[in-house]
Amino acid sequence: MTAGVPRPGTPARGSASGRPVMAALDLLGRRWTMRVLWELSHAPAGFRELQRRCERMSSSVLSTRLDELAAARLIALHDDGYRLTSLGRDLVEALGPLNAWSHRWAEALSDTPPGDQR
Amino acid sequence: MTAGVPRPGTPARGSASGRPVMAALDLLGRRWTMRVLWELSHAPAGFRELQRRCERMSSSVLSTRLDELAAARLIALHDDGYRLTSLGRDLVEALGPLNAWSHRWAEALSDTPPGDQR
DNA sequence: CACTCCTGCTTCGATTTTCGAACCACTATG
DNA sequence: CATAGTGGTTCGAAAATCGAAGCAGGAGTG
Repeated sequence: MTAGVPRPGTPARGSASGRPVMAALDLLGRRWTMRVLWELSHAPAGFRELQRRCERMSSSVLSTRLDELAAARLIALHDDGYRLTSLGRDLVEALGPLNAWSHRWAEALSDTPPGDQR
Repeated sequence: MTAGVPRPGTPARGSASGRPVMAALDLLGRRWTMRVLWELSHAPAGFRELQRRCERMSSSVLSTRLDELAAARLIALHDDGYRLTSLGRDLVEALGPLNAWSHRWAEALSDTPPGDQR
């Protein structure tokens, strides 16, 4: 069932427009997708190693995600395992500020404990 | 059911580490989450309007997502509807490069039809 | 007053996605 | 031969999502 891999120009889940950013949000909004990209950005990895790095995520979902990411041309399987393509590296780079943000977020939430509001 | 809202320091789905970026990937990796942030970044919106903007996404999930995003301090309900907090605006800004990337992605995929590689 | 229309949700059964242990096929090493 | 590693697939169970319907409240109209 290789149906419904998001691609720009293809209507995304929840967006009939086919706008590229909607396809991207659809693809990235699936469980484990960003995590897999994140892990591969640190080092290429084979199937089993990737699974171990992602706290032993379900192999069936990993298989599905790898198929989707490969279909989206973000990763490719080489001799030494899965690698980000140049398009994939580009995406991870675009996602880079997210890491910095997450630390600001952590700080903001710890400064003001869960309860009141700005 | 206020269980399992991702927060930095709290073990995320698929990451016991509690590292901020993992909590962020968990939160953002839930269906519709990024889309809701995306829509609210354009203009504040009430519940029903938000639902309409997101191709009539399921109201139950919208309700859940709004709770999660509010718990994460990324949005807050005002008189004129839901609004991004400063933390939320910061996140959307960090996600900004994603939009530019998605267009490069779209171009790359249309240049080279699904089949071969780099 | 009643009636209509909007709002922000909640409820709940149906559908889809994810989970995870088991399993298959293959290669290598002892 | 056994044992261990690889890249996966299979399939029943659990969890997440869907979506139509409903509820409560507020505003406007006649």
